[in-house]
Amino acid sequence: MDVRTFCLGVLTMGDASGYEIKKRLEGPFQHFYDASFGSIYPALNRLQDEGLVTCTHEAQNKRPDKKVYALTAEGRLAFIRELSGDPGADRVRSEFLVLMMFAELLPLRHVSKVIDDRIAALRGIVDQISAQACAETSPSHRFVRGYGLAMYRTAIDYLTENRHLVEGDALMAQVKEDRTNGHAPAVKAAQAAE
Amino acid sequence: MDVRTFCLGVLTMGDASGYEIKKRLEGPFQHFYDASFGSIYPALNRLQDEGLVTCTHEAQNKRPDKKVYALTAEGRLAFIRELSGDPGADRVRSEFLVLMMFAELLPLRHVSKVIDDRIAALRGIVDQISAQACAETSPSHRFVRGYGLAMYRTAIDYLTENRHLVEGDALMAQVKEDRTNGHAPAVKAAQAAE
DNA sequence: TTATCCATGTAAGAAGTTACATGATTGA
DNA sequence: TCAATCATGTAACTTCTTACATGGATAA
Repeated sequence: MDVRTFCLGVLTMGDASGYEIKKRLEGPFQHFYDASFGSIYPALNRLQDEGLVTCTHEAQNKRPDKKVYALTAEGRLAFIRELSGDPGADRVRSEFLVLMMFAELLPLRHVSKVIDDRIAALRGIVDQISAQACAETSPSHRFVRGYGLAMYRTAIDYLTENRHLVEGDALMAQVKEDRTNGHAPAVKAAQAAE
Repeated sequence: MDVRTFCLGVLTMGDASGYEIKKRLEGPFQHFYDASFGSIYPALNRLQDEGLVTCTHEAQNKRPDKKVYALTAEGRLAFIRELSGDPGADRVRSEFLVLMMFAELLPLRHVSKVIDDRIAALRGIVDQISAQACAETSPSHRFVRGYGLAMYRTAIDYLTENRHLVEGDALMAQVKEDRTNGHAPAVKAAQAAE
C-alpha cells in the first residue's frame, strides 16, 4: 500500500488538499501509517495525471492558495480494487524493541530512561485517542480506534510489569564491566569517540 | 535503524553468515524487523570495508562455501553507539488496518475473509512463539518474546470481540449498493476490469 | 522429477526521506 | 522578535525490494 493508494483512501472521506491529507495522517491514521510532504505532493500530481483525482484551485484570503483534490469515479474504483486483494503482512520496524533485545550491552540508566520515555509517549497517545470524539464516527473508525487503544494499553501494562527483566540484564552487564574496566563503561568511550 | 546496524546486532549474539542472519530474522525478530537477502549481503560487504566485521571463508562438504562474519571491537562499539541515542518511533504500516478503516466500501464476504485469515495468522504466530524454548534464553529475549505474545493475543481478542463493528459497516454498504445498482456491486466491476 | 534448501551475489528500479526554496500570517 | 502554522513544491539522496544468475544436494 503506497502513498498514492493511501491518498485515494483519504479522499474517499472527502475532498482535501495535500496539506490536509498530511494533517489527517497525524490523526486517526497515525498508528499504522505515515508519509511526508515529499511523498504526498508528487503522489497527488501523479494521481491527477492518471485521472484518478481532479484538482480545484482555491484562493484564500491571507493564506497561500490551496489545491483541493477530489476523487474521480475511476479513482474510487482503483482504490476499491486495491483493497480487494489480500492485505500484505504488516511492516513493523521497532528500534525500541531492538534496543530492548540488546539491553545487556547498555548501561541501566539508559535502558530505564528509554522505557520511561516509551511509557510516557504511549500514555500520551492513549490520552490523545481517548480525547477524540467518538460518537459521531462510523463503526469502522471506532473499530480501528479501539484497536489502537487496546494495543497501546497492552504495551503500557506489559512494559510496567516486565521492565525488571531487561533492567536486570542491563544492570548485570554494567556491574561486570565496572569490575573489569575499573571505571568507564564501553558506552562512555563510544560517546566520547563521536 | 538500518540493515547494517541490525546485522551488527545479530553478530553480537555470535558469528554468522548472511544466510544465517536472514534465517534468524524469521525467528524471534520477525515481529519487529525484516530484511531481504538483497539488503543483507551488500550490508555485510560494506561493514567489512569499514572494518566493523571480519570475514572467514568456510568450505563445507556438499554445500556451497560460507562466508562467516564476526564483529570487530570497532563494530561492537559502533553498534552500542547506535543504541545509545533515543530510539526513533516505531514505523508501522498496516494494510490490514487501512482495509478495516474503509470496510464500508467493500463487500461483507471479503471483509469477513480478511478478518478470518488475520485471526488464523495471528494464532499461528502465537503458537510458533509459544513453541520456542524459553528457559535457556536471556531475560531480555524473554521480555521481547513476551511483548510479542501479549500484543498478538490482544489483537486476536480484540478482533474476535469487535469484528461485528466493521462487518456491520460492510454489510450495510452492500445492501445500499444492491438497492441502487439492482445487481453487481462496484467491486465486481473493478475486478472484471483487471 | 520437481520443489526446496543451502549459499552468495548483482542490477534495476521503486519508494520514500530529508533538506531546501518560497512567503505571508499569527501567536507567544 | 521568534517560532509556528499554512501551503506547495523540487532535487538529491538513501534505502530497500524484486528479479535474476548460479549450482549442487536432498526430500517428497
